[in-house]
Amino acid sequence: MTAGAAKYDADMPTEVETETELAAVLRSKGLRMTAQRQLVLEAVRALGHATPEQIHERIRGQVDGVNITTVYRTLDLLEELQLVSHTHLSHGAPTYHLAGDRGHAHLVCHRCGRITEVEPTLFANARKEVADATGFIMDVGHVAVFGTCAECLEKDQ
Amino acid sequence: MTAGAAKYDADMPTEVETETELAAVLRSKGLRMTAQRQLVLEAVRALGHATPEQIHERIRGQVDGVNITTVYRTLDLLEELQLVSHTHLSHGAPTYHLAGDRGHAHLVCHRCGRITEVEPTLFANARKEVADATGFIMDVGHVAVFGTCAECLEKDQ
DNA sequence: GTATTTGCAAAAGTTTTGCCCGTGA
DNA sequence: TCACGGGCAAAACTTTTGCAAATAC
Repeated sequence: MTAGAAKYDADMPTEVETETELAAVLRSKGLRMTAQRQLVLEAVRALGHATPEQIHERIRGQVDGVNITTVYRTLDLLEELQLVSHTHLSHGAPTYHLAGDRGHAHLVCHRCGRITEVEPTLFANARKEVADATGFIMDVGHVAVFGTCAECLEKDQ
Repeated sequence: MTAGAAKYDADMPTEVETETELAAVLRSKGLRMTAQRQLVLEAVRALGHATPEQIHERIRGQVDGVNITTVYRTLDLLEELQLVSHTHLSHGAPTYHLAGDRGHAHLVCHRCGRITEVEPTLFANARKEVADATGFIMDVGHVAVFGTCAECLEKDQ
């Protein structure tokens, strides 16, 4: 683990960086770096967006004996540290993703359940209009838009 | 309740109309009109958007002995009949609202949890852009946008 | 060494299911 | 009449909590 090698490339939030960041953030709060915390963060990154259940599943395939309780607790912690955040997609199951990952809004098809990711720039206009109208600042990486996807629309006709 | 007085004001989807519609839709499927079904639909309309729990709570204040199980089953049925639909706002709790009620998108503040309703016209642009880009048709009455409300932003600074 | 974390088990909360009786058409 | 619906109780899940043992620092 080559920690401390971050230097000045602040414009490149890579995988290595996230791991280093985890250690740094934890240490700055007097918290401890553990294998479980690394595994959960790594799983969130690898899966893109996933439920606690799915995260647990993935980790179980890697090492043995990480409890689901720990996954829940760790996700809460990572969210508090603003390393991950969660969205409620589809059927009440919360899905977690990297907090820095502002790369997508979620389109959830209520017919087939498929999740499509789109560039948040599509919502730039709406974001501005909403801000002007209400002062509410949309977190575009945390949008769940429901509707019907192209394929289901076709099937429908 | 003066039902049956609907006459010809078809441009006025009022409370009376919904009740009539319920009876009609049920009958057309060979299903039965019951007090419970009326009560649940009425509660959904009255509350705007509410969880099964809240709906049950309201009904309990009106009549006695309507079971929470029945509320769940009836909401499922009403959704199938396309009289109501549900959204997942905030913390995994599904909230139900009238299906015809396309009058609002939901802004959910992840700090204070408050839900602000805004005109869907604010998303007209995004809707078009998303449709053009992906073919996905946004259900604007079923949007949950997460972010930070004006008050919490102020408090933050 | 010691405070933080984890695992385990049990609790708590929410939603679903099975079964039998009540009721609407 | 008699199939549909509702109430009740219990099951099935998901998420949280308490506590003792393990572990990072």
